[in-house]
Amino acid sequence: MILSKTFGYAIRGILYIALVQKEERKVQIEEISEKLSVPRHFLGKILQELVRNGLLTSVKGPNGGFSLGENTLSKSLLDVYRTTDHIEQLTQCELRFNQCDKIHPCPLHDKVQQIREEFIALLSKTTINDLITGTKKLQLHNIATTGV
Amino acid sequence: MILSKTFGYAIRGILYIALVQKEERKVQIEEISEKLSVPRHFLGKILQELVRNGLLTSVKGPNGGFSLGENTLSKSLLDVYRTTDHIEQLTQCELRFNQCDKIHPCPLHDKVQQIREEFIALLSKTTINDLITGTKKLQLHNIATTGV
DNA sequence: ATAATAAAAGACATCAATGTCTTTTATTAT
DNA sequence: ATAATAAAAGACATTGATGTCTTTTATTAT
Repeated sequence: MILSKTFGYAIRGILYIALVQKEERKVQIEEISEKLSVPRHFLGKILQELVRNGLLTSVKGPNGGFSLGENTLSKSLLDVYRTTDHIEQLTQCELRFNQCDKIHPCPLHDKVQQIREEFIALLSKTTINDLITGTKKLQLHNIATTGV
Repeated sequence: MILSKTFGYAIRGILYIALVQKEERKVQIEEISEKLSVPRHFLGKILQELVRNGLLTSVKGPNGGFSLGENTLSKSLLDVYRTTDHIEQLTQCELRFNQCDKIHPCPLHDKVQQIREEFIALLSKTTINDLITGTKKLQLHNIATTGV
């Protein structure tokens, strides 16, 4: 797997909020973590980061919780990746050669680079909304955790 | 990065042995780890595993060390991957959805699957020898570690 | 103002990948 | 046979990702 567990939690958290947020209600971390079987406090920190990065909104206190707006739906998976992972990791030499770039490529560089660019392009052009309105309608039960 | 540090060490270890083994001499772990700046005992364990999996030969005692034959040169990167990593990880759902396969795909499944297959094909069809006899001649100094 | 509620924050725990150190085993040269 | 050498093996350490628990802060309803 290329993407971290943290990233997976972030995406599923966002999707959960988006899916249940038909009415303008806020969703609490307790509910999200239970429904998705994601560790509550760990998820809490991930959502905090998403709030800091403007992907979610949160309100403390009674009737508080997390919510998201239209702008979040148009964010890309790469935007999420930037808050959960280290973006440089997407572009480092797979063989970890000392020097590996276009001028001094490792023997795998060109081939890997092409695949890498496809993957980054996928993350970059796929939005949260794309995940929701994909070919098959996304259901709540689909976004439960796999435990891996 | 998709590939583990362990995998990178394994590849560079194999390449080092292949490159200096013009004459039939055996190469010692001490020399390999120093020249590649790879932790000695950690590399030792990795090479041990490669020996167990038939990718290298080792001899204990004076004048002992590691060596490899023609058969190793024709092994694929996927063969190396199998000794250093968990092969299932190459095919697990990137979003870690509960259920994600051809019948019940996560919203990213098809696109990811395609890229995944390209990557596995690359590992599968690239041999050790391909790395050595690539477009640019592989030099010893190229395979030092990057420290990442 | 006070109490209740929910996120934020911080300290600590666990686990897998990575790394180090010491002891054991096999081989070779004398 | 003995000593020297080098890999193998095993125990332990470190680190980053992941996970848990407790305390703090902000908000709301009363």
